[in-house]
Amino acid sequence: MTLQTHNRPNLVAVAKAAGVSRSTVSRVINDDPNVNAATRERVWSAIHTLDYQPNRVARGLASGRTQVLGLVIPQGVATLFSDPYFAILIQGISTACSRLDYSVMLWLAEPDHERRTIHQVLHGGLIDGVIVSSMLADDPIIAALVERRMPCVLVGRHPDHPEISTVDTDNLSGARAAVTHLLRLGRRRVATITGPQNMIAGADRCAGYSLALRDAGFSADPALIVESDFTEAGGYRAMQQLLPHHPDAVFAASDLMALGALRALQHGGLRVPEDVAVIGFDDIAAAALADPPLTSVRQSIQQLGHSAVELLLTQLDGSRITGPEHRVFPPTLVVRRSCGGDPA
Amino acid sequence: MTLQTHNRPNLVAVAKAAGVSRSTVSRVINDDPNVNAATRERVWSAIHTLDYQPNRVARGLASGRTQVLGLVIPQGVATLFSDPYFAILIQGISTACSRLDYSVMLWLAEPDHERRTIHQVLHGGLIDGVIVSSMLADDPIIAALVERRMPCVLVGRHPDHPEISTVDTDNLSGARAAVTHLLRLGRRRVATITGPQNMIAGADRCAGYSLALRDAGFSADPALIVESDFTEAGGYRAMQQLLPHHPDAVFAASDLMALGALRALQHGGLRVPEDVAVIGFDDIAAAALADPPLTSVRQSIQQLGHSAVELLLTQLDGSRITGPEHRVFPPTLVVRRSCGGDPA
DNA sequence: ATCCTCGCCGGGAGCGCTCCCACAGCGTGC
DNA sequence: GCACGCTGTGGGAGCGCTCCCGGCGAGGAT
Repeated sequence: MTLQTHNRPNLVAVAKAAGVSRSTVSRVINDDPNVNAATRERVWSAIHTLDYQPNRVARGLASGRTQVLGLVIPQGVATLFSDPYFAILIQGISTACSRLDYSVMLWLAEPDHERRTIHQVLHGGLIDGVIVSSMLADDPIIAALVERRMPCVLVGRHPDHPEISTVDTDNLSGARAAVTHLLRLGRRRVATITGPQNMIAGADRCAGYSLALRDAGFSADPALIVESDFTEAGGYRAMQQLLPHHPDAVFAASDLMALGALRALQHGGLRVPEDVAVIGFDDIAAAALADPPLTSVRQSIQQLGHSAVELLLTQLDGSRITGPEHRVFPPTLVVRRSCGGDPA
Repeated sequence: MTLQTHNRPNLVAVAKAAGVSRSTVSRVINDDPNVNAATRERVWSAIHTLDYQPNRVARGLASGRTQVLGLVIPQGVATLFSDPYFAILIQGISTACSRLDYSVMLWLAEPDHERRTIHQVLHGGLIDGVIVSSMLADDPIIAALVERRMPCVLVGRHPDHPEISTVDTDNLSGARAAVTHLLRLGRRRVATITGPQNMIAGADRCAGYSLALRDAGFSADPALIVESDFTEAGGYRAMQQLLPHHPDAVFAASDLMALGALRALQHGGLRVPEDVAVIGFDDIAAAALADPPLTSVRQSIQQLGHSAVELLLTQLDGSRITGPEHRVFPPTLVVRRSCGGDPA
């Protein structure tokens, strides 16, 4: 029946060994102050000699919380898995969780399974809350979560749902700073390779590009804006599309796309940064290693993950009812050779 | 108390609605054949109108299995997260699980938390079994799992533990094929950049290199073997170390290292493949996009993940007691420009 | 008619905890 | 003296399921 447990000790066993009731053992485990110091000592030693480990499933059933968080990465986004973004995010969330004695359950929501998945996530009672890393503007999963009152936090802001807590990088400012930097260096035909415009981050970074141009008194040339898909191959294609319009600088909304653009420029016989300056976004490890090293807008994905966990847990705390919180982290421009100028 | 559930219906509610006992509802949910077709129908309709979803925690407590698998990626390896390997593995395992109605719980075992983590994994009762993606030869977690009789499957073979089921790529053959290919093309000073030799895969790929040389009647020159760490930067450094010894070919034990080697070669003013041929391992997406496109040994990481889940579930099945199984998948050499010759 | 089987169903017990209430014992204040 | 608190402890009830046992009626074998 029970598959793995070969008669693991339970609360009662510990209680018997320590000569107390199971309530007292439970109190000790849960750090209830109302336990005599000597008793507490006895219980702990019984716990250790028996190598007792509380059963988290039973605890979950009795208390209504499982100390497990869900991490949902919706379909479509999961296909972008070549992007280190998700790996780092998962890492950040996972380490934050284990530090706080929570576990993380992963759902890569597939197209066909998505509906069933949502149901399980919501009603299975397996998880206390959920972190959703969707950047799709119209993602149905978010509405479903709200409706079911499942505590959740979004990674990446979402304009339609101000009532949900979010953590996000200030994509707009980051993009704006990058483009402004290019303009200051004297570039006049600054192009951009955007992410999908149905992703919030994609749209925000594009908006930052436009704002920077407006700030400097330029108007955007539609021919210099190409939408792509956050992948290297997509960046390559987009750059090829841009070449006939002779940009002297390109801001790519992700490093992967910037690397693709570099490749296209090299194939086209153009020098970076002499002929075309390039700036990416994310500052992934590969950016510094590119040839030439890629200037990029750095965001701390780890920090995003940590914050998301933190926000979710305060929400679960329940002792204080807090409204939604929206944490926005400013990215920083990391200047390297690819944008020209003088990388002091 | 219960945080999220706003009076979700339970078994009893469904039973009442359908005019049967909770046992019957349970039987219906668990596809027990001993239920009258008409009754079954009534129960299902009650389930749907009430939007009932079985509580997986309660089910787990009562039945002793939670339908949750653990995925453990030990520390040290987690720092290699820039390698797409783990992202793809996670994806493969996750999709296989959700197809089979299992969930996956992620543990990135950190150094300091590792001991506690092991305990939780083993005794928490939260998971039915665990997939361990450790390639460290001396990983203590494996011994711990065996000792506790936790059902588990390793991704990557482990010489010391034949009693545990494993899935693995035939690293030795893959490496051997790559190096043999280089030798057939007339290269005579074939170097290798190995992975850490305390990782099984690293050692196996190195052994494959040596075997290929021996097959062809050459003896390995120690100066042409440099140990590295599976990263791009590591590959770069290793290649710089190799340059003074004038290799005319390099087999790198991972694509990331091969890309690093490419970069070092370019910086050193050497042409690929004219001066030095290069072959990598894994065939990650970036391999095909490299300049020149990288010949690589392709392994299907997705397939590894799927198989791991499959093996673990048959182990959990319990209806038939099966011995350990070791599935080895042959990799294939994907020939591109970086190794020279004629990529037909 | 009796026995046994078999499909179908209900209810008790229990999984291992948490939570609440009860209660003993002691001290404090009037 | 009694009322009241406060600390420390025990036990009942219950979380929402699964599993097992037992029972009921229908049908075939004897």
